[in-house]
Parts: sequence; structure tokens; C-alpha cells
Amino acid sequence: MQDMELGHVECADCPIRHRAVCSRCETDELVLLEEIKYYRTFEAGQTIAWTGDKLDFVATVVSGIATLSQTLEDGRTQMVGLLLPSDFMGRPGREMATYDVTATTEVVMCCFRRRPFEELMRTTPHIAQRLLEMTLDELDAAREWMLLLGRKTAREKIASLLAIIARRDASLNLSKVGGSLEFDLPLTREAMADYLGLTLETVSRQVSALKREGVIELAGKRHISVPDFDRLMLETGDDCDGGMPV
Amino acid sequence: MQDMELGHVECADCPIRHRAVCSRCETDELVLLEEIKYYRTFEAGQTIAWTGDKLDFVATVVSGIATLSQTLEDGRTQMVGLLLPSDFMGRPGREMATYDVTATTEVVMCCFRRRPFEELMRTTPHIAQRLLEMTLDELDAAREWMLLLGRKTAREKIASLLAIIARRDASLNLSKVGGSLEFDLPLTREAMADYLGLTLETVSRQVSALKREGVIELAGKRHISVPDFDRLMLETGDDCDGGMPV
DNA sequence: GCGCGCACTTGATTTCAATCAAAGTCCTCC
DNA sequence: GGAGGACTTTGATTGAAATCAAGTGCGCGC
Repeated sequence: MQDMELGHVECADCPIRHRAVCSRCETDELVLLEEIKYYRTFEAGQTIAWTGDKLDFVATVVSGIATLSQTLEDGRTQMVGLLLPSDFMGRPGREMATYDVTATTEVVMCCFRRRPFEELMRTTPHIAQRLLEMTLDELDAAREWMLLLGRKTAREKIASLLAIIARRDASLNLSKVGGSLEFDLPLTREAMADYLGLTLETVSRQVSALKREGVIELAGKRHISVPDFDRLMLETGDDCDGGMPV
Repeated sequence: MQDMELGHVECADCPIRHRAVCSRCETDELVLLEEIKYYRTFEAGQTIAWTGDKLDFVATVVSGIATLSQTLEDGRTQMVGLLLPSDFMGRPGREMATYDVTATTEVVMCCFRRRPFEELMRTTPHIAQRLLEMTLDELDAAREWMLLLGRKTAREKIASLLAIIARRDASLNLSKVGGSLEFDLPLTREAMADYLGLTLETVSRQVSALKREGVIELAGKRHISVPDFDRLMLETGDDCDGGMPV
């Protein structure tokens, strides 16, 4: 039960910590959460919720990757969020899903029934504050993505996505080897395109270009290694003050 | 003191209601808020905060329009949010501004000193819940904007922006005349471009095109009237189920 | 009134990414 | 092992918006 300062709580059975829950009042909450929680598994490609569906639970991603996306009338789609392990899904106080939620890999979720969870929120003030913090983080991420979608070139978009996944992966898996980072892309070229506001052909071309120029190395289609993270960051167009991950 | 169900609270002096505050416990809060509030006026074009600045207040926009924007190293900028009257600005629990905040018109803000406001949040649980709701709304708006930035054409972007401003303006000012809506654009062509991820020339061209085709009418550069809102909505690419404003 | 500056418009050209089209690679299931 | 299909790459061409470059119109101060 370490890392309590971070506001995480380790669940009895889940391998990940639930960020939605406040550390200051953890004991009572854990007891309550244990009572209302259950697990669900979604297979790769399965739709977890369509926009407008009634969702009777909120959940934390335990493993796997899910995406949030929106679609225009004529079928153009834009991914608006990515759910990685430890991310929270669902809106206390909102019954309807606001986006299409899809499992891109097999996804295991630790679900909490909506009503009791909302009750818990009402009686445990810190939970709302914790959710507020998390939502503010999501909002920051969404706005950073707006900058990417509105102003970055295709190459910068790809580099940014790779940098984000690399950083996230490094902090979760500690897979850093020497100065290089390795990870498996959890997304198809099409999903990357939907996330970046590009076509899959453009994604493929830019990935090839980054490979050709030695910014990244590819083993197979999906396994990527980044020999020099700073070099990759240079391609993102961002301020590079963020520094190395981990 | 009507509209209490909406979670608004009417402030003694402000012409607008503060959405940040919960209606259920309004009396105590109002007393406290009165004690820690003060007004600030920013002139058109003035920067309210730069990214990274320490902000010792949170605030509600009373009048005028402010923008939130982010910038890449080489100066490309993307607006990531628009603050209209009654919108809330600032992050409880976060000292630093995450974006550049700029007044595009003269802006009057009703400010609350940070420390007492955060204290109020701690002692009044409903405030965190109210802020959570508002932040979720902002997140939805940001994600809708991601769809616009990533997948819409220039024409659709312009139509979407005009529809949003028209709808918002109609609900605030009840300026609907017959079947048509009229409003003044609060943004320059350049600001519109920054919001939509376009250049100002493209904005100008597309506005001209919509005018030429009778979708909108222009009086001067900034005064717009929309003879048929549904016609405008057709140009946005969205589902048109949202219907007429007001 | 006149000139100045700013916001905006319009035109010509270029460019980056989309689109259209055809292979190539890898994996699974017979 | 080989056929089929999903995913990916690459090439040729098109097209939408950016860029470069003049202009216009309007308000304001002198």
C-alpha cells in the first residue's frame, strides 16, 4: 500500500491501482468498492459502448487498450481519447455514453455499479475532488491534442504519438534498455490515423520516413524502438523541456 | 434567486450567475464568496495570464470574451478554449496557468482569491461536484472540437463556429428576430483561424463563400445574420438533431 | 480632409496530405 | 504447406488549404 501520496489505491485483486479513489480515506472506500465491483472482459475489436448508450457502470481499465471516438454523419471518425491501464472510464452523474468506446486489444475492466458509486461520491467528498483532478488532466490532454490536430504536420503528429506511447510505456513497464526505448504499438495504422486526423496511407508513409532516417527502428510492423528519445522529441514540434521519460 | 435547479447562484452585484457554485447550499457560500471576491477589468488584447504564470485567483467571466491558447516552439498557435460570460476560469489546486489567456474584447472578471476558494471547496463538498460537472462539459466541448480540427473541411469548420456562436448568443441575448439570428462576431479573422486550425486567408475565403451562397449575410465585417439556421447546420457536417437554438 | 494603420479580401502559386490504385507481408486456418 | 484475408507499404495523381503577394475599405488621429 505504497504511493499513498499519489492518491492511488491498490485494489485487493486488481494488478493496477485505482486512481479514482482518494488515498486519505482509503479504508472505508476500499470496503465499499469491494462490495460494488465486478470484472468484465471485452475482446479485441468489441464495442464497449455506443454514443447514447445507457451505461450502468463506471470502470478502471485493468489491462488492454480502449479508444474513445466520435463520428460525423458521413462516417469520418476522430478518436478523442485513449484509455490505457489505470485510466478511468465513465461519468458519474451521466447515464449516457458521450462517445463510442471500443476495445482495440482484449480489455479487462474493473467495473463499479453506477448507483452505489455515485452514492459513495456523495458521502465521500474526496472522491469528487479526485475525479475533478483526473478530469482536469484529461482536459489538458485533450487540449494538447487540439494543438496537435490543428497545427502540427503529419510527421510531427506521428512523432508526438510515438513519444507519448513511448513515455507512457516506459513509466509503466520500465522497459528502458540503455538509452533506447522499446515498445509495441497497440494501434493499427488506421487507428493511429483516426487519432491523428490523418489517413492510414499518410501514417504509413511518415512512419517509413522516420525509420528511413533512423529516428526509430522497426521490428515487424508494430514493434518500435527509439534509439534516441531526444531526437524523436525534436520531431514533435513541442518544447522539449519535458525531458526524458522516467 | 430563480433557476436554483440549474446549480447557478446569483451574485449580489454580478449581472451573471456563477455556475461554479452549488445551489443546494447557496446561502453559506454566498456569504463566503462575497468576502473573498473582487473585480478585475482587462482591456481588449491584454494578456490575462501566460502559460506557467502563477495565478492567485479563480474567476467567472462577467462580460467580454477571453481565449485560451497554446503555442508551438516556432510560433504556430492553436486556440483551445473560449471563455464567454458565465464561464469559469482557473484550476482549484493548480497554481500555474496551463494556457495563455487573452482578453479579445474588454473583459470583466469576478475573481475569488485562490486560498479561501480552495478552503471553501474543502468545506463545501458540493462545490467540487459542481466543478466536476463543469469540467466534464468543458471536456466534451474540447473533444467535439477535436473532431472539428481533425476531420472537418474549412467550410465545415467555419459553419460550425458560426453555429456555435449563434446558438450561444441566442440563448444569452434572445436576439432572435423572426426565423433569423443576428450577432456580432467577437473574434477577428485571425482569432477564428487560430481556433479552427486554419489561416486567416482561408477563413476569409470561406466566410465570403458562405455569404455568396446566401447561407449567411454580412453587414460590415463582423455583423452576421443567419437567415436559416438549419441551412447553416447542414454545412457543419454534424448530425443536425441538435435542432434550433433557444 | 488626409494619411496612416489595421483588419480584411482577393488572386496566383505552391505544397502537403488525400485519394486512387496496386502490390507486398504476415498470420491463421485448413 | 498453401490459400485467404487483414494489415501494411508504395506509387501516381489530385485536390484543399497554405503561402506569397497585392490590393481594398474603414476608422482614427492629426
